[in-house]
Amino acid sequence: MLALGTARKRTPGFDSKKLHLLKSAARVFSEVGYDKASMRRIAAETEFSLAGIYHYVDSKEELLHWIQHHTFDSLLRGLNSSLAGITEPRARLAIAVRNHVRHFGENMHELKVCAREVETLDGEAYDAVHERRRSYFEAVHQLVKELQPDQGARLDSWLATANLFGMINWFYQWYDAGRSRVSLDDLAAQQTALFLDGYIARGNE
Amino acid sequence: MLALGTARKRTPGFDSKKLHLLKSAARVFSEVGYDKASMRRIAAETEFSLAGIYHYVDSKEELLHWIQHHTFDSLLRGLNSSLAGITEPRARLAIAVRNHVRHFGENMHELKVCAREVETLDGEAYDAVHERRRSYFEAVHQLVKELQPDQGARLDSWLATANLFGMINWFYQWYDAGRSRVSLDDLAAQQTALFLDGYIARGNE
DNA sequence: CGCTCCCGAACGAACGTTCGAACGGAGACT
DNA sequence: AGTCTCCGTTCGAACGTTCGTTCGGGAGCG
Repeated sequence: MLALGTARKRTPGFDSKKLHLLKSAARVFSEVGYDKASMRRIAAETEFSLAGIYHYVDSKEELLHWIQHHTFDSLLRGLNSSLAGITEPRARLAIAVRNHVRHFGENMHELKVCAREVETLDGEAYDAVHERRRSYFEAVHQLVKELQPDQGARLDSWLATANLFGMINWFYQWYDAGRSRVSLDDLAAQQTALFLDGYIARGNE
Repeated sequence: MLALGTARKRTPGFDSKKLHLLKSAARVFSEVGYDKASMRRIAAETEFSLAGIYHYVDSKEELLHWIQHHTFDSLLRGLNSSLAGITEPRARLAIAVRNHVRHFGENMHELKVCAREVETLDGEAYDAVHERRRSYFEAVHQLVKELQPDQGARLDSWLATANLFGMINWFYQWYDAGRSRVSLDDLAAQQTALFLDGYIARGNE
């Protein structure tokens, strides 16, 4: 878990208030976008005043940075712990997809912010998030490579992984939590099947 | 083609100047995002002054609206004309993907803006673009359904189409025109193969 | 003159951030 | 126990900047 506070002394409740602030900020960012989201609006949707926010974070950028940083961290930790003990390559990939999709279900706003605002930060903040994003991508890429360790490359594994991420990241564009016919687990299963065996699957030629 | 002017009399060259303005605006929007892109910066990257822009468009929103409107229009017209005379379902889908990816290659900035700023407009402007986007999606969805007209639904055709769009839309996130190892046509071919037959394809069980 | 085209200068609004003052609980000292 | 003093916490008000847009007028041409 990320440390929220610094070395200074804090009143008990500081961390939970900061968390609430970050959750609210993620919701506002995901609803109207980072640039359109004003600190005044974030303040209005929390119990804080505008100036009060700056007791918990130094800047608006820090809000975004923390959200992205924590989200990729959590995705990667979830992946590693879900994979423990599973060895069959297809099953491992299925678990990775389900981990990602479930994570989306539980942290919809954060994932949306991560997907949409990848290029918003710059400098050190960007580098730090980029490194974590790369780690997560590389972990999934590894699973894809293990699917056909021997066979010559009919399809490029890096390209295939990028396209897999396209599938599982794009759906924040159309998925509406309350209104969907399919459950998130069903969705993950269909995406896994589509990636592994294609829409046609075996049968006709 | 979309009509650029109104009924009023225009100096010859009006349309080409407006087109240049819209192209430049698309580039700026795609580089820094719609909200961060200021009219002053768009002015600086064209031969216009800040106030001069408003001789060609009424507002910043109109710039975005026109870009999106025209892009979806062009995508759909390209698709229909490319499909003419082709009947084999797999070939038809391959053509759709190639049309989309090629279009991206030729109008990178516009496509990026369409993908990233789908929810930026609202009201009538949103509805108009949304309708065109829906038409384009439906056209591709139809091609997907034709792939297995008889067979019961192993995979939901709507979901599969949405995921296909995920693949082919997401790649603006990672594709770098100059630096890529694969050509756009190769990319389209791999994406088609991945969608139709999956990463594993037939061979092992 | 009339009309399209173009622009420097300015306007009001909204933005992220800062400042100084006030509040309130905890520990120290008498 | 009382009271004093820190210091974490809160916030109204303001600052300087940047934004999209407008205005009034000038240049060039028919």
